[in-house]
Amino acid sequence: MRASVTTIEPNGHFCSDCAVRGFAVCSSLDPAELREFEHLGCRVHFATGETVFSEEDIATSFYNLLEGVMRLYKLLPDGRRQIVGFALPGDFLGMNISGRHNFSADAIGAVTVCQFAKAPFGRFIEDRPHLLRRINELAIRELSQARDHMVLLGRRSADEKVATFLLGWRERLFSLKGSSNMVPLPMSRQDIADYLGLTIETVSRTFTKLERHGAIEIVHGGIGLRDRARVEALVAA
Amino acid sequence: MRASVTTIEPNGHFCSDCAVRGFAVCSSLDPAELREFEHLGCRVHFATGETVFSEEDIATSFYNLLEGVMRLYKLLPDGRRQIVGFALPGDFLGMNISGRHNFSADAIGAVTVCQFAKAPFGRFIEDRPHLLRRINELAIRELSQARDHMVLLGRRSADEKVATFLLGWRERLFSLKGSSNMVPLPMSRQDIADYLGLTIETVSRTFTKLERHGAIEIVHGGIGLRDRARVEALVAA
DNA sequence: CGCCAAAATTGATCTGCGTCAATCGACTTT
DNA sequence: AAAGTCGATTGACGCAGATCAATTTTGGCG
Repeated sequence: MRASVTTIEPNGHFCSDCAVRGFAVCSSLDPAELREFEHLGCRVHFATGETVFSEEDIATSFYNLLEGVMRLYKLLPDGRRQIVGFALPGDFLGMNISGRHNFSADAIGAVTVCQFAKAPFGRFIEDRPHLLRRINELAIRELSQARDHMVLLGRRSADEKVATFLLGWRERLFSLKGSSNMVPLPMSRQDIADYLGLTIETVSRTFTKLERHGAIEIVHGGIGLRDRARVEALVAA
Repeated sequence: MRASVTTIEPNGHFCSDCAVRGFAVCSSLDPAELREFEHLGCRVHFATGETVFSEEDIATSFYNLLEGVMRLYKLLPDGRRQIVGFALPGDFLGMNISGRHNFSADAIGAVTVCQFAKAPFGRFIEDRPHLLRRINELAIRELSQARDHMVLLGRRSADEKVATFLLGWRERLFSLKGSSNMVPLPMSRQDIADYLGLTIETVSRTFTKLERHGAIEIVHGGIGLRDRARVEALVAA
């Protein structure tokens, strides 16, 4: 195992050359504001599998994901898990109204976040409505995604779920790394199952089936799209 | 059939004695603002089953539900329907980022909304960050509910779904009309099924089963809770 | 390289819920 | 009150996906 545990970088970074500068919350800030903003956040690293925050924890911070992928999930008392989303660089986490997080967040692979203490961040927003508007925009976009996912969970078959997930994930990665027929899947089969409301066995079998039909190719760490039309047909259905 | 179709009231109402004044978006406005706000909205009535707006429609208005219940839903191309929520008085509808609604909304029973044209409403918000903050708060609350619902759809059994729905719906009505062991269900069994990701038959059978076990009593237009502990046990499970 | 643990795949079987179909009951209309 | 309509309930049966149980593959490490 790598020796790395959660580490907090001793400062010394600049928002202006941040990788997510263009599309994260902070995209709404002008250069002057950015310089002030810089002092509010602090880069924190998390190793594979570490939990960034847990459901029901008092929410003391907001997080701007800079690098890596996170799984966002809720647990039922008996251990059943529903993954409510995967976070990618640029995603903003920690909004809530109850003062507590309403889901947990783990690192899938190594992760870097820009962490903001709640109070100073709140004060910074106070007189910057454009930042608030940006946050609102992100919340509304997430809400729309959440509703799409409800349709998937409630009304789609296993085949459709897996196909929809593959193309949706590809689409999200597209805006970050550009398009490709290779869809990297950093999360485990169990994660995919818990995202789609299926079991790990069904996910595995569905991938195998799609591969047998020539629609995809299962490669290490991801999926190759061989016949996108066929996968898209499942999504449209 | 009642002769009523969509009717637009010829003005003449006051925000100050609006039924949802205390808890809707407008709760963040002071009396002076309210008087200005009054001119932006316009009461519109919808009869049972009428569609207030449709998914993919250009969103030209926001809506503040004043009276009645609405179903909010998405359709798959082949007609499968997922109800993503029910709206009650005080709920604010129409937020979006794409410029289009991302779900459809029908009246369940007679409905009155306070309708705001997008542009003037947007201008009104512009220099009133507290209103924006209120809208953000509502969006975040909805997001949290959406995530809870994902858990239900993806990971719960039919019994748990129905029990969770009953108590959740009761809880929502509680803040409007106070608590009672009678839970009115203005929506059809089909609506409930489409909300829970089940079929109408399974919903019906589950109600019957709960009634046989003495947990509930099926009455016309609703459900009576006879053994709440038993229903709560299903939710906790 | 070989050993071990964890993840993924595959197979066999089971079951919860869907599907199909009939009946019932509550309203509306005449 | 009879007839027709629509929603809800009930029953019989089937199947998609869960469960249980082995393997197989992969990755880390001495």
